[in-house]
Amino acid sequence: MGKIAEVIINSSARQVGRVFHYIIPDNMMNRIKIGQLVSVPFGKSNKETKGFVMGIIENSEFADLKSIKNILVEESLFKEELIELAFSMSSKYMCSISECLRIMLPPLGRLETKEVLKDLLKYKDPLANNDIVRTAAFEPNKFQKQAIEEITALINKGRPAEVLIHGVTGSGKTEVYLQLISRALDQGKQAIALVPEISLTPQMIQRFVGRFGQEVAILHSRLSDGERSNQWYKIKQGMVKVVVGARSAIFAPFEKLGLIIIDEEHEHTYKSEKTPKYHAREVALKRCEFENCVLVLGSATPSVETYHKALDGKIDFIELPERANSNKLPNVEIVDMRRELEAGNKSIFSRSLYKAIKENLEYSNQTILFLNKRGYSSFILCRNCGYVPRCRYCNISLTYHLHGNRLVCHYCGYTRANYKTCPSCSSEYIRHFGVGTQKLEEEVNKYFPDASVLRMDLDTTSRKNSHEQILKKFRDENVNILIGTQMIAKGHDFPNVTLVGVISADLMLNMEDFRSTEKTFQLLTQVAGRAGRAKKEGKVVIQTYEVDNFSILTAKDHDYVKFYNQEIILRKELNYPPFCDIVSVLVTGEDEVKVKEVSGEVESTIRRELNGYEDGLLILNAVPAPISRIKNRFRWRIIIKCSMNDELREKLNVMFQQESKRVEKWCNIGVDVNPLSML
DNA sequence: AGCACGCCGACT
DNA sequence: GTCGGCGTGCTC
Repeated sequence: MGKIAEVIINSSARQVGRVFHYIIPDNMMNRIKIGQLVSVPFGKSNKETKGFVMGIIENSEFADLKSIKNILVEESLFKEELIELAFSMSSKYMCSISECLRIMLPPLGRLETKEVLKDLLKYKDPLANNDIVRTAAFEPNKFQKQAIEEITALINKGRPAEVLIHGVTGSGKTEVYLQLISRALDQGKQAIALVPEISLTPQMIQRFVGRFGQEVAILHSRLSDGERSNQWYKIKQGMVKVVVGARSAIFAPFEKLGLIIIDEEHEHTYKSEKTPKYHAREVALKRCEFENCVLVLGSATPSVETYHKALDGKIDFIELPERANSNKLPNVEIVDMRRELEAGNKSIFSRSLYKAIKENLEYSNQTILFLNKRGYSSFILCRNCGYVPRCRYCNISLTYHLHGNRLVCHYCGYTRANYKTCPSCSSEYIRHFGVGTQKLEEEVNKYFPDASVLRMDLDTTSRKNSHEQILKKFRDENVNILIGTQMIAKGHDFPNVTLVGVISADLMLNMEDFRSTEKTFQLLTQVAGRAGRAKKEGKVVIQTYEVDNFSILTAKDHDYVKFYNQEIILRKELNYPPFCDIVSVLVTGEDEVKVKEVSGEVESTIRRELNGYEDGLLILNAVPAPISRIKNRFRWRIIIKCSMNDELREKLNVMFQQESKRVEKWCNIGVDVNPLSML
């Protein structure tokens, strides 16, 4: 009796997202390995299909088994811990196993054709033309030293562990990471460091490469497929020991992983927007469990969820309360914009900010102006009839862009010429309102005609490396003013910046999301951290209409703990995470009537299936999503608040599978477990 | 996702 | 009679 292989078919269809049994032919018996890519006959027509070998067993309860046709890649692509991780993700995020397996790999084609090996021999190394300057470790201060010793002890123990490092801006977290990685390498283990994509700057890369040289692989979103495959293979072969990368680097195929670091752990970029909608922090924790390694989370403004766990004693907690360079935190001033209007100041600069910029220009110090809104203005409005132009495919207002005098939808990219007269009432009094970065640039030029100005937002950074070029120019040429959206908020060190102006804190506060206060606090703290990084003292001016909001007040005092203590009360009262899990069920389709009808049916099914299930379960009515239409598809949503466990997860998985199948002709059902954005 | 099976309307 | 519409259900 020949042995039998458990195979996962390479298809995203939920229906086939389970193990299928195949006979291992005699001639393959001693070649078959767990984690291999094979081809198998599948379905009525025995179509040759790719599949992953997940296990090898003696017997099967199924009759009439078919045989494996071919081994496509001889080498195992997954070690067992990663297979285990894929299964757990598939269940947690309610998606197919093959989708979870595939995000762990570079494109399959290149692996099959062994392109990777050829590339390796050429050593197409993206770091090759960097002049590597090796740097030695710094002498840590007493807090850094304590953190390093404590966590090293955990690494040496070789048991799963999770640690939060809450370190104020400039407390030297990166140095702690670097020394911890060194310790892990000393133990013969490997390490993964995740950073938000936006912080994956040349400076950041230099620090890692400077310390670990050729032993580092860098994974970022701008790698080509070939480069990605190449890096993956180098990691797999043990040619590198450290990976620095964005979200998906969490799947780096190391043999003996000892340490995972997640810098800026509160960042929302760690949550994938695409299926599988995983959160790298949660996946990292699971991976640590399976591989007995240590997870280190670092942030100056930890997510409410993580800090709550730390206070509860569920994870280890280390504080770095001092700035490593002993610079003072900047002085923050809040300006009430209502008073400005009362005083007859209709410009977008408060008197205070204007004065501060003027002074900064006199002393040749640099200024950063932060505005979390790109484009020229927020929206267009007819003053005569109140008409607001909206996207014809998404139900959101169009944004005016100075370039080309066009209206642009920031969700789908739809663009059209600006209106000369109101399409509704033909009035000529159709004007733009609100301020975006483009308009801000214009105002800066008007009020400070002698200042040199740079703007950095999605519209000025679309070309490769434009990011770095703008920042380099700002630093090296001592440009007076940098205008930007949230992409300027983090990771950059500008010794000559002494003033940060937040043009409007209200934009962030008024998002339709229970996390908007948290996001506001984090962003304000981050931008404030850009002021006074070196010897010079910094100043921050925050303009707002909501001067009493606690996230603004606590950001002014750099007081995370005070912010947390107020926020956690609200979360508890309103039963939001970390006190519950949220499952967002999104029904989308082109036929509005059908979408509404189906979402009602799905809601009924959920209520019926979960009837009498547990206390604390709350199923909200199906309603149109805050953005009720995107790319011509209508969107309705059902929110389930619950306390997730294996039984409930299984029940929901089965239910969504059946419902998706039932309605697939008219609608798509998308599930997001613990979404970060409720739009 | 595919693909086959199967049960009703309009055609040489 | 039978060609082909797409609802339903299965894939080791």
